[in-house]
Amino acid sequence: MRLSRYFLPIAKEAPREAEIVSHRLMLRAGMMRQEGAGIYAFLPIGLRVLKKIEQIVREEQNRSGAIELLMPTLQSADLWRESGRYDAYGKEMLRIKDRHERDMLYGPTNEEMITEIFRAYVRSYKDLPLNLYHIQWKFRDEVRPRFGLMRGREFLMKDAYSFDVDQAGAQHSYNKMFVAYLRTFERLGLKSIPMRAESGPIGGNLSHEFIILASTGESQVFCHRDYLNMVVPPADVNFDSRDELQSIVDKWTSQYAATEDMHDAETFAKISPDQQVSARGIEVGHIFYFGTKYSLPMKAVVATGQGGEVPVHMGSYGIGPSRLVAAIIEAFHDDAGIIWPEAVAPFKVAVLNLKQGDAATGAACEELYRGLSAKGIDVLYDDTDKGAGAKFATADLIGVPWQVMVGPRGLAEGKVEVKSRKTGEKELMSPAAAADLLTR
RNA sequence: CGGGGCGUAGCGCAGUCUGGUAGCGCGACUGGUUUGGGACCAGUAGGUCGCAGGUUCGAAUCCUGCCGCCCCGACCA
Repeated sequence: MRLSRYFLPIAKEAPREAEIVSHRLMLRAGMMRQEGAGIYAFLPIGLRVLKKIEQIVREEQNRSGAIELLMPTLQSADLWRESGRYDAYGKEMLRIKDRHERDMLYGPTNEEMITEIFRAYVRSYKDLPLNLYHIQWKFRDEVRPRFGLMRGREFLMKDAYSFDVDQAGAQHSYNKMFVAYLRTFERLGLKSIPMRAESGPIGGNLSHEFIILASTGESQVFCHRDYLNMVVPPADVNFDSRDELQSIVDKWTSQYAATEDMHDAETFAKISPDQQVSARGIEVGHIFYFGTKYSLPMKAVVATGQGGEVPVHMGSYGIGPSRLVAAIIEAFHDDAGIIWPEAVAPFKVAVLNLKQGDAATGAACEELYRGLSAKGIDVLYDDTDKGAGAKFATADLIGVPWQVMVGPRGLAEGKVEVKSRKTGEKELMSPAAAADLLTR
């Protein structure tokens, strides 16, 4: 992408209303724009990051055996009356009437609808286990939206729903998501820690929150230091093996880990002090097993094979990709701006033309830009007529992992300078070597 | 919903107390000089001062009502 022809409205100063660092940086880097309290438009580079996160989430869901579909944002109130949640959900649910005065709502979650879809087609235990998910916008009319994307009212959520014939099966489904989540956050460059959680209004009795540590996190968390060094399951983990998954989950739940809501100071105190971690954390995922809470009232039943039918055991599993955009920034930034993990960076490489208008410099930039682009690398070519300093500042602000600085001074010796945003290290090398390095 | 704060140019702010021609910086635009860490000079454009009503010869400024946004708390991916 040529910056001169792109849409990247960066700013030196952030709007006053933005206080936390991710919110400020997202606004300054031209990733998004506020359109109302807790409601944001994604601008081009914000959307790029969101899509990359979404894709990693999708790949790991698929790997675990979950199947993607897409449900609508608008739902009928009748479904929610069946489960009893239409009245129970309260003011957080945005209620709408259509032109025929029918009660509708903008979905805050999709247990009812997925259960309705499930029961319409699935009749037999032979079709289980089944895990269906979608990645769709949700609306929760929070009393107090805040912190930009961290707690918006409209947000993107990956929500998966598992269906099993019995509790043992449901536990396995739960474990699949548990492992998929560990892998997902790892791929996003984050170290996540599963913590026992209350199951809240969704209901149920087995639940974990996945927390990442960040000094600006919303809640206080406590855990054993071991979690910082645990190795995440590899891509070839056998999701069909109950024993294998159970042992992974057992390992990841063996040590103390709790958010302040569930914190037990006495138990925590028994951990040797040098192994105690007390930090701030951000919730980036939440998984629940809730049994027959919805299948019972909504009559989602399957034949057992022994001549009867039973309500299915369900679980639901959420990740907020839009929140993750902010959470990743909270975890990775410095005074100059964002430091994206490569997996989610809007561009992998920025080519900076340090002397716009100089024929040789321009030609060298063009060659690099075209060469890298042809190899499928996301390149942002800063061909604007701003000064070199402004180009550095822009590249740093938007957090591109690699900056290639091309100017007459280096070219005189046949070299360009490659800088890592993460380490700040710079290295002089030939354009060909740079292209090589960045294509790896 | 309780408590606090803020709405003046795209962004950051001053001006409001004490009513009298709406300003500054950044950004944008034009021309020129520049170009290795947010360049310089000269010039230009850009405003229903959140909205409505009131007081007044005169309101960004005083009064009343409303709207929007942010922060702290209870709730949450």
